Amino acid sequence: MSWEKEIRQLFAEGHEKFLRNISVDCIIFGFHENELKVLLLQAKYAGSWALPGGFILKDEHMDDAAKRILQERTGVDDVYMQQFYVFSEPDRSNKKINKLFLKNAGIELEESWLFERFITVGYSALVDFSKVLPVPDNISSDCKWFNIHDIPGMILDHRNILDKALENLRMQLNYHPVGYNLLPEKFTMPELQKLYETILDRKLDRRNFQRKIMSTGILKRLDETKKGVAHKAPYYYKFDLRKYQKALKGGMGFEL
Amino acid sequence: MSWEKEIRQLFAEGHEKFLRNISVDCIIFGFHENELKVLLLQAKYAGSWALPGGFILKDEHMDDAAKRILQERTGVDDVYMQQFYVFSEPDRSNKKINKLFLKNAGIELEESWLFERFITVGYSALVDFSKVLPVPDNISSDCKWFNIHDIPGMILDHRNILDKALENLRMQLNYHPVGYNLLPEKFTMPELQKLYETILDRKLDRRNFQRKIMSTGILKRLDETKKGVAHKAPYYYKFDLRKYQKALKGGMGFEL
DNA sequence: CCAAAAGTGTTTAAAATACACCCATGC
DNA sequence: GCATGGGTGTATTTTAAACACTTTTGG
Repeated sequence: MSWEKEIRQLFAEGHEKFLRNISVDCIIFGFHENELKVLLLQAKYAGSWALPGGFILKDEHMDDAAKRILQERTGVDDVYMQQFYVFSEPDRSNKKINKLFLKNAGIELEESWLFERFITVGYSALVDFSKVLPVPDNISSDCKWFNIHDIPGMILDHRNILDKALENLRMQLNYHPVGYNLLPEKFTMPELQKLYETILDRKLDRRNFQRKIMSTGILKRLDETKKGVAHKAPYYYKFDLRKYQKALKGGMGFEL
Repeated sequence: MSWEKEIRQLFAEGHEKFLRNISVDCIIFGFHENELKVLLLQAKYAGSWALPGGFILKDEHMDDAAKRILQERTGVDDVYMQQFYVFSEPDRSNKKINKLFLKNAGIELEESWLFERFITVGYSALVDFSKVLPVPDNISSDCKWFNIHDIPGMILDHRNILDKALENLRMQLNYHPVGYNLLPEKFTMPELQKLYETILDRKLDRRNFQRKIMSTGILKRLDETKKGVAHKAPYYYKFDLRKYQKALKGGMGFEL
């Protein structure tokens, strides 16, 4: 199907396929070169950026919708993802942006379910940066990572949603283990610490960090050390997946 | 307007007034005679019980919808209320219940937006039991308090929603002060402790509790003591509203 | 004056924090 | 061999938990 036809169908008949007035937006966090990143889409014609989002199929669990969106934008599957807040300002509507979009796309439509107000549920995900191949959706011209400290202008309240996701991530850090989806399979303790420091945006004590993390039991140290590195070679670690999953559910209650 | 006419209008034309596919359910907690209570509605004709819920006006913030519902069911205004989770099972639909309801009400309708699937946002509220006058809505036959340990059969996934609200309340207890909306203006320390014990469902040490609470600074002790009581008379306390509000926002991070 | 509940304080254990020392490696 | 980053251990402080004693009041 041609792009124009797809878009026309989405705008004209999407409400037969999706739930109305409700959407899902994903904050996809990644970690690369010691920096926390977020995956954003550039709205076609408009130029400003947006969170990867989408709609819920009439017979689909909202969690599955979020996972589907993540999968479509990144190719990544089966990661830790959770809703963190619902955004419901009465003026949350893409009417203007979508009308401009249709005009530029050469599509004429007077009415569309997409001109209505939407309530959106924010989902946050942590993904392995190296496994992601960013793919724009069909209303976007680009899809790429942004450093968390260098976020471009965003549509609607998306900046607000992003900030809330980050705040939530920092809170969660005390109760849930983090890293399994953000780091490669093998990693060193300094790398894990950098991740925590990046998310929390402050320095942590190297020795206390190691003790705290190891006391949770979610890590296993390998006999292998990192090669070809200046100074003393750090050990590699990997997550003990059983205990990691257990800690994800039950919480592990530690503070940093 | 007659009841039948109101109902017919809600079912036939409600979608012009409210957002579709999305609803709000309120878990209204109260505290009375040392027991934690929840306010429930009895679905007309069906007999089983339901959380007070409703829909979001097309131009209304979701938080305001929740407050409006609370106000309508209890007469209570201006209390602490917050969303805690979104429930989105694909089979969340009142189709059967609503069809039966219409049939019993003697109203004929083949189609209605209320037969569709709904995603619902759970809101929890803490209210002053003594100020509440429970009022059923127009699809319910009764509205009353239930002890948290004695919950009747509930429709759909409402029991699940209630459980999640309770879990959430217990979690929040460590970060947010509780009691301002649940207790009368003046109260004694043992009363406040009972409230905490009831919510957490376990005993707390009297002395450590007092120290911990007082260290947060959200309470002010009055010179007055409780009169006409056997044994030593306890002091009255009241909340320092400024510090209470501050702690509500900033969190106060204490464990019990 | 005694039982029962409330106020205040101390003692002990655990946990968070700060800090010191040694080890390995590339330059 | 020395600067740098990494591994391991210990002292200190802070906080939580357990426990004891005194005070007040009604019967």
